[in-house]
Amino acid sequence: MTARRQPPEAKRRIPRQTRAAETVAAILEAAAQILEAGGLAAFTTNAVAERAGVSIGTLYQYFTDKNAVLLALARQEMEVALVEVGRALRGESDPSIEGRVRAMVGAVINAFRGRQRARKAVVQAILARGSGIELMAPVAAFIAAAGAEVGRGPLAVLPALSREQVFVMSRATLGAIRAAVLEEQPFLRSRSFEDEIVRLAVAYLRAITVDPGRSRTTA
Amino acid sequence: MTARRQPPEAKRRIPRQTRAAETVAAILEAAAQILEAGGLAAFTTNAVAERAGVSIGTLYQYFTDKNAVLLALARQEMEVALVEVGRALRGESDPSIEGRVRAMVGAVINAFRGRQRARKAVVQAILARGSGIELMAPVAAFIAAAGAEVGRGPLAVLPALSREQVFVMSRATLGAIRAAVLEEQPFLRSRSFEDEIVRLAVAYLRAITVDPGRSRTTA
Amino acid sequence: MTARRQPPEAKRRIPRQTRAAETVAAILEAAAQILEAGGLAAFTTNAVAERAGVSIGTLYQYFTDKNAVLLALARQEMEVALVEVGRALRGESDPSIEGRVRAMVGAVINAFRGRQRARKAVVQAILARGSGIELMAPVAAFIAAAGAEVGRGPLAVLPALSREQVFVMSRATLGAIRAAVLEEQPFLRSRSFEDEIVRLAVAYLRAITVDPGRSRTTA
Amino acid sequence: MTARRQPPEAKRRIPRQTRAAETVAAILEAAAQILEAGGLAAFTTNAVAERAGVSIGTLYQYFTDKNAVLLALARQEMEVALVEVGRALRGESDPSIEGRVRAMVGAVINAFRGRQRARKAVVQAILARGSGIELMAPVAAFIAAAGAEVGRGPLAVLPALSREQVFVMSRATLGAIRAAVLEEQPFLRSRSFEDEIVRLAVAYLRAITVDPGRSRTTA
DNA sequence: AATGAATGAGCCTTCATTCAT
DNA sequence: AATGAATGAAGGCTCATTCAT
Repeated sequence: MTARRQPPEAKRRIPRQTRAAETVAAILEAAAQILEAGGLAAFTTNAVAERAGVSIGTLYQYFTDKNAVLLALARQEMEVALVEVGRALRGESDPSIEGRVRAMVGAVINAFRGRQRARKAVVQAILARGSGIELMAPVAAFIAAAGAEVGRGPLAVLPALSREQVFVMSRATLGAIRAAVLEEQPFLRSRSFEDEIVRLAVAYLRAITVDPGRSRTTA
Repeated sequence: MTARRQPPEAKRRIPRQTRAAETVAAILEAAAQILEAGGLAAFTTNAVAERAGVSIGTLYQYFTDKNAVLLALARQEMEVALVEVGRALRGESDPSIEGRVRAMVGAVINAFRGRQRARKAVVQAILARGSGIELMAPVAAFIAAAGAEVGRGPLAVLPALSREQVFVMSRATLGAIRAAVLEEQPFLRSRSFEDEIVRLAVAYLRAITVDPGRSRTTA
Repeated sequence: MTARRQPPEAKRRIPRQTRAAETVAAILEAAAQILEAGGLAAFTTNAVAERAGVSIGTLYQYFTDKNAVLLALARQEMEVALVEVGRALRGESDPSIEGRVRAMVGAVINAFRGRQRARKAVVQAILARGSGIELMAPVAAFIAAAGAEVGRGPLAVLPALSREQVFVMSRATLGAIRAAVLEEQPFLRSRSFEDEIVRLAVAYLRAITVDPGRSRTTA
Repeated sequence: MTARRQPPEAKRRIPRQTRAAETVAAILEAAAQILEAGGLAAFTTNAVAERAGVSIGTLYQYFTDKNAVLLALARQEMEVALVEVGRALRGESDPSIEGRVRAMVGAVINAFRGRQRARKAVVQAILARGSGIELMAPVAAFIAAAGAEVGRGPLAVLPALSREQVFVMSRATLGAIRAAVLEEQPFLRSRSFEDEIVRLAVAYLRAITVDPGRSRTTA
């Protein structure tokens, strides 16, 4: 693996950014593949670099350390998912409350599409690293923003949610899905599972609507 | 050299004597302390043995490997928690549905009492190891058994829960609590947080009662 | 933790560059020196790496494990010896039967020239590992091939040897030499010892010539 | 592997009582079994003690160290073999030279009867430990004594053997047999293999008888 | 005499990371 | 920018041996 020949003048026009972006993409793709194939145990920087077809040195040119790769991968996948969730919240397909909730749940369940092993591994890693908080931050912000937005739209019937309520609502839902992923439950992608998740969310929202009071009793 | 032993069937010593029992206890206590103080990163067999005041060899006399220590610790704590949960389910303090749910939630929130860091570390470790399933098994069994029992008692109004419903119910609740632990949310032990968890659980149970919708169970 | 890698198929780096080749050579040289100086007991990967002036990590970059170093050393020395033995068999110096046998014996006795301790250690290690068979394979193949060749040349007076005869012939000779090495007999390099080995081999060959007695070969 | 105790208090407990003798026997038997079943790798003092049904402490009451157990086992088996060889040499069954040689070879081949794996392991261990010399001493002595005896009996036709000749004669023969054991050759117990060993020994003896001269040229 | 819990030196191996080329 | 050989701290684990009971 000698340094890439740089045809004297040829590739000059291609912005460095592009090549760099490709390299990063290759590394993340390799990371996902390795995670999918061998789980966290097989996820070593050397392995990722090799699979990506770059040298270990190059990998470190773009990522400060091993964990950064993981985080970047998680972020990338999350972004995709968040776009979907946003669309769902805005009721672009089914504007009813249940319709939106269902679309949202579906978006989350199908995140990391086709790579349950990798998803599991990333989840584990994020949790194990204790970086869950960092990663959750954008999600929380998103939810908050979305919540505000929702409050103005057709879902305005909902009272503003307290900090604890937003937390419970989101974490309970995600927690159930995450558990299904980690435990590799066969019904993960089944309709009945989705139904129950939706039922949970809707029931909780309704309960809050009926009696929002308690939520103000923040300790 | 040192060819690997052939059958890994070799069991570890089972403490029969007083001294041995004390040693095991010391090791688990040391493990909890180290986890509490330095998290998973500080959790090395050498560190645990040293803190426990025994030699590394002794540790391996009682635990097959590093992970076994973690599992033992998790199991020990879980047993305590399960006893509490059982008591709650049986409605020993407040027999109303909400009373039971609340007692149960409280038991879980207060598990590993006084050692949130250790608890977090154990949770992370169990998840990272993918042994979550194994450890969840007894919990699941417990919940199932409890569910059956509940169905015969004063809570008989509840229809039998489908596999997905039991799963969603337990994982959503535990998921929210777990997230609060991992994210070190300040409101973890607050009344308002407990209120919301309870609200979630009760709302879900009521929704199921209204429409069991089990037709899709085996979807 | 650190779960074991899944497939142990991972090969070690194959030295392609000059520096790498030098490193490997340095490691093998260090291995021989350590073996020569302290025997098998002193032969630890750490010691070898240190003596070779490389880090332990580098050693593992080229050898899967400790034993691989030993095997590589054995192979390297054997190759040299086999070349000599081949030359002897072809009667390049003295074409008479006795001349060839004598040259062959001499080649074996002088293998690992100047490093009897290292030779002893390698022999012990190979035996202890039970890898003797593997290493013997090429030797056996060599002997077989040589035997065939001999049968066509001026030694054609010899009848084809049975499996047992080839075995007894080679192992008895090597066994006596090996014993002298292991027991550190003072007469190992003496003329009289060589004489006796030759006498043994020639006497046996003559006896076979007189009475091939192969009827029992497949007994 | 501590330094050997000196005469004064002797080594370890010398079994004077029946129970002690039984214990020692049990330990040696356990050692043989473990060796037979799992080879050298499984041969740990703890394993031997457990199999023998005694505590590790008791084992050390009778043997200075691990190696002592191995040596004792080897000695025990050798004694049995030597008795047989002695009988053979005295021509108790077939007084002809070939008859005696054959009986002797048979005795060696059948040593450690029924436990080829254990035998192999012991051989490997003895070799690896470099204790071969110690163990060979009694054999050498035996051979010398036997040689002298033979010289006076009906085998008196044989000239006195030189040091090298005795060595080559014994080691070549034993070497071939040992190789067959270590390589687990299927023909180990076959008649044709025995035939060839005998042929080798007899041919060598005859050659010496014809021209003993060279043997005096000891370097 | 026996027991067996305890010891701990030291081994092998991994892998994230660096840096000279 | 890329390369990849080299690094070495760190860690898991074994097992011969001791000694208080």
